[in-house]
Amino acid sequence: MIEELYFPQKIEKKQRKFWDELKINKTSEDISKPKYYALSMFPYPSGRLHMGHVRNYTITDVIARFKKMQGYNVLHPMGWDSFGLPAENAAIQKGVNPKDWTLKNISYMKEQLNNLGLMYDWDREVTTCLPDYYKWTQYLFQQFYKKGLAYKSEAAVNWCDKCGTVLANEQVIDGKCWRCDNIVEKKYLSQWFLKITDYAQELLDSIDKLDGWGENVKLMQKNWIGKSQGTTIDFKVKGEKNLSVKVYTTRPDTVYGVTYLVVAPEYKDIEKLTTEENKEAVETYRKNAKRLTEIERLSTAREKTGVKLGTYVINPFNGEEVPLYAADYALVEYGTGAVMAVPAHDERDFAFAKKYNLPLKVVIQNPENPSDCKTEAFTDDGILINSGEFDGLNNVEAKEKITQKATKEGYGNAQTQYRLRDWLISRQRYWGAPIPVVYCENCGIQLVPEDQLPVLLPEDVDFSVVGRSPITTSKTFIDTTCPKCGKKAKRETDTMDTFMCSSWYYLRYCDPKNEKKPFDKELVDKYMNVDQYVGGIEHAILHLLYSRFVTKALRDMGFLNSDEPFKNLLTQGMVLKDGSKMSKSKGNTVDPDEIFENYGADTARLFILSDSPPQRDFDWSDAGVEGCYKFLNRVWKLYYQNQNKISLDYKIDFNNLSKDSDKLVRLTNIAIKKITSDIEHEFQFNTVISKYREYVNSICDYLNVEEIDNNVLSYALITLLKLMSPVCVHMTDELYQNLGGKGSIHKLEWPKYDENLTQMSDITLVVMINGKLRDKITVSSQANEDELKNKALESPKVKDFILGKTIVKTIVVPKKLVNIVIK
RNA sequence: GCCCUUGUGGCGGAAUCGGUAGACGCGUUGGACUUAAAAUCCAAUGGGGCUAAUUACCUCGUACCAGUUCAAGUCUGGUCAAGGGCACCA
Repeated sequence: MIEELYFPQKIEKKQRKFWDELKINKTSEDISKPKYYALSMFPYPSGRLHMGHVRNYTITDVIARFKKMQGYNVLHPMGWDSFGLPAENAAIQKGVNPKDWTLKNISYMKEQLNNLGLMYDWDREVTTCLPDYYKWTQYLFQQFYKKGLAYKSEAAVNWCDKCGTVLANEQVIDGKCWRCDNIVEKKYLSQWFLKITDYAQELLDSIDKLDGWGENVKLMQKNWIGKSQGTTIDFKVKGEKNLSVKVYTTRPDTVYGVTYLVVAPEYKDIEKLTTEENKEAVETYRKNAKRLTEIERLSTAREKTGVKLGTYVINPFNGEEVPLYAADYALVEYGTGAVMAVPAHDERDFAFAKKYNLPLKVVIQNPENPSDCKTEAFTDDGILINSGEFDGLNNVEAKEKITQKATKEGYGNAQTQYRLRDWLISRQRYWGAPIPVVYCENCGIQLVPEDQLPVLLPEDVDFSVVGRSPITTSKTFIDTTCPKCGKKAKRETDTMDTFMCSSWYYLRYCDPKNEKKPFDKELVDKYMNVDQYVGGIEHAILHLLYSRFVTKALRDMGFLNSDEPFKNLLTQGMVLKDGSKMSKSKGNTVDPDEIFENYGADTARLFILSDSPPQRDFDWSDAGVEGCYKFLNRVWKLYYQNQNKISLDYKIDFNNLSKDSDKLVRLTNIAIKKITSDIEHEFQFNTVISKYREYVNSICDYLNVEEIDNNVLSYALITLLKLMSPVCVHMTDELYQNLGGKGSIHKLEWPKYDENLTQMSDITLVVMINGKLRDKITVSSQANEDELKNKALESPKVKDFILGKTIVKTIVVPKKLVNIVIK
């Protein structure tokens, strides 16, 4: 029996308990079925779910359930990206242990996820902050080290003072810390890096193979890798035998226009290149440059500054002597740290030359519109002049010829440059996976032996220290012995960037309990790649680039066969309220718990998918939630009122149906087709849900016809339940069981449609005259072109219009329209 | 500055191939039911015009300007606006 009132608070709990008993969320090991790996980006356990989580996980859940009904063996796991600074801050502010704080949050959020009715196989849960996981993060770090892909090096690194740690380049947004918006400074420190640059070319090349990724994300990654083709050229220092300055340029075609050279203030040979009388000025300039923050330094609006070094270099192409400058518009970490300056053909050089009254030499010209470059640089393509043997060549050709000459004569080379830098993974924080190395006075850097992993986080730490990592306060952690010589050694106190933990978790889900290795190759090869990955656009570079790198590196170490981790990527839009992003500071958040309590999870799921396509931003409205709740009540009532007419064993004689019944059968097939294809193509859940509503309207219309066929009604209502079951998971199962269904609706097959029935028997024919709509007439869908044309001409309205005119031609689009062109 | 994306009613958004613009919903207005309200149900809802009024009909309309076509929200060229990414990367 179906009860009169829809009461989600009661039925949702009941259904979830039922599913637990049936174990329907467990990943099937049935190898006869094709696999489908559906994955949401796992959350940081900050305390409670927010609506962004709800949207993300509902999208993936509906996909997983849909695929399961289509007969796939679905892997749909969940876990926790649980290392990170907020836990440590909570420890500092509230005096709680980061581990306790994190685990408490996990347990609360896990309950919330369950309340949302998500189909997770919790047997595969991974928690990155627990030793059974971070043991393998450490192990993988060691594999990278052994392979030469992890190294320690002194470098200028990004430092966030507020977080008290260094950051990777990818974590600096507009010169600010990605987490706290604090302005990032440069520091010289010895840190651990992963050699992502070794994979720059492959990471770039295989972007084009990622058909299931949005163009915007692919482009962002391409820009981030930032490949450029150029040439290096050696400029010998005048009067010095063994000293030269090597520049990198993408415009070798302008080399005859060089009037000075610029090196970065941090350039390695700068002291050797400075004459005695300029020493003091150069030193002052370098000190000032160091003081600038990244933001100030990178501001293109800032006036260019520099200082003369006093020495001269010789242009190998024409023997000209040009002066050498230090200027902070040259970057030490890109190219060679030195630039040849061509003020006539580069805007930056032009601005600098104007300021310091440096000469300018035009070497490229547009013959049709020659410019003397007195007011601005000419940066377009053109023909070479004043360039010796290369005069008259177009500059694109000249690039190649000039590079060839430099190579032949031994003072230059073609070179490829990337903007991508190596991934800095050291963090001066406590709550992360300790980097598993020790430093021995005799033996230097030593890996902690594998059988001693994991290197556990110490518990005896003082979180109140300022200016250093809390881990350094441990009395038991730091001092140890060298695994090689047995003498005294010190442990590394830095922990790993949490992005390291999250760059391989999707592999661990394939084999989450393995105690002998991070994962079994066979199992990973069985489930990988992730068929559908769903998450926020904010990870377009960070997490997605790191994961791609880690997958490729592990492939080369023989851990797996995949080239790419994520076959299809859906980047969902933000959840907004009143036009701006939900945030605590704005006070426009909506707590999922409240929605579950007042309306139930099915309403929340329905609403979060209903109004916008998943890729776009979604504006939360209380009225919209209310509307979805009303719709569910309406559906409930439909089943309540007709329960006596519904039978699960309906039989339909398709050849012998009344007109109305035939219509409903056709509308049912149309609904199945439309909903199936909207889910399959781009996951357009908003149109799926509008089709639910339209289809419900059609069924209600049928209930008003004279002769209701209970078999046809049953067919329609059971089909509706199945179509809605991936979204409204609790309600559909409750109704199904109350109608006498055995087991759970979620074990049923996805409904199929008959192509012949996806079209109405009568269609509306649009009649146009000169492209304007003039009449609509109902015709049989079987009518041929001539019949359509004749019907159109018979229309009284059409007759009025064509009276006294000549018909020039008639266009007939079968099953759609007739357009009559008259004069 | 360079690159990308997006511009459709009061709002969210529909509209496989160029073929009825505004599906579906929110909101609003009117009505039914009710002592009243809520809930529910019914109807109307892009602008303008015509009409005493209804049915009907005409006309304009998918950021703007042009073009291709029997036919353009959709294709081409240009302009503008918003959002995003990159940015002294030589």
